[in-house]
Amino acid sequence: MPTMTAEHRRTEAKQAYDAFMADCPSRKLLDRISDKWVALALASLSDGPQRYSELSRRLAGVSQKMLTQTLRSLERDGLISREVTPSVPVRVDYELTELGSSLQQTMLVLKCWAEQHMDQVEAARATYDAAN
Amino acid sequence: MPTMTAEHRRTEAKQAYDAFMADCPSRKLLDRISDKWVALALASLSDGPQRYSELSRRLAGVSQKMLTQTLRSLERDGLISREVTPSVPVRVDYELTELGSSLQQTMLVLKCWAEQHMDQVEAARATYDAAN
DNA sequence: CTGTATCCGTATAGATACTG
DNA sequence: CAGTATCTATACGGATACAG
Repeated sequence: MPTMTAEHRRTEAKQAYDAFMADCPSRKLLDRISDKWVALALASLSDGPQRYSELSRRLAGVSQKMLTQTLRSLERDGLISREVTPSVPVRVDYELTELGSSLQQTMLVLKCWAEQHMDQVEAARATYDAAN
Repeated sequence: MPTMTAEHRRTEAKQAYDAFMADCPSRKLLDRISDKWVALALASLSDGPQRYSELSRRLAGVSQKMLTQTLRSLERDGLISREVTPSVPVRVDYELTELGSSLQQTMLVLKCWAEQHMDQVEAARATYDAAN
């Protein structure tokens, strides 16, 4: 006899977390991943493993502080892996984990949405600003 | 003869905007939509038109200021429409536009990702924190 | 090269009070 | 009901300097 019925499993899988709730952990997670630098870092890493300096170049305008902070956060959450090669000078490579890959796909869509709908948004803004 | 060749159209559609660039408008747009309250507001409105008070209840913990600010921003960007019914008391309904609908789908995936992978992320954090 | 540490101005978010 | 206005705290992000 199973320790958990099919109904139990369904219930757990269906509503274990709800980001609409203020104190649900997934609310904080949503806040974390809803981030410009997270979106761009994951988008960049979707092209394969990259070094710190490569990321720094591709994410134009990112400060060392924000890049490191973002990468640490992603590493801690298990979305990317960090591999240090103790050469001189040291070399560090970042790579998407399987978990990170699953998020990256959505984030890439988000980045592309912004790029593809920029015109429509700007038109909407012009209309709104003209009326108000 | 068309004023624009197929190749021209492809090129324009492909790289008119690039969020990796620091001063590209789409970078700012990405920053705007990468927001907890935007994700939750769009997710809520995916169930159909809703009043201000309904949104306020569903997005548990949101302050009046943040809710109004978020809704204004979404309205200005053409993602939602705002309809005022001048009754007493006044009634205001918000609804996704077609443009908003296209973004909502992605944002809903983001919210669901957070809810569905919370366990894996927490496990990763525990592992990371234990090692560091 | 890949960070860490610190300072500092600004933007942001929350709380509160008030209004049509 | 659906906001606006104001105040305040603090978190965020950028710049700079330094280190392994």
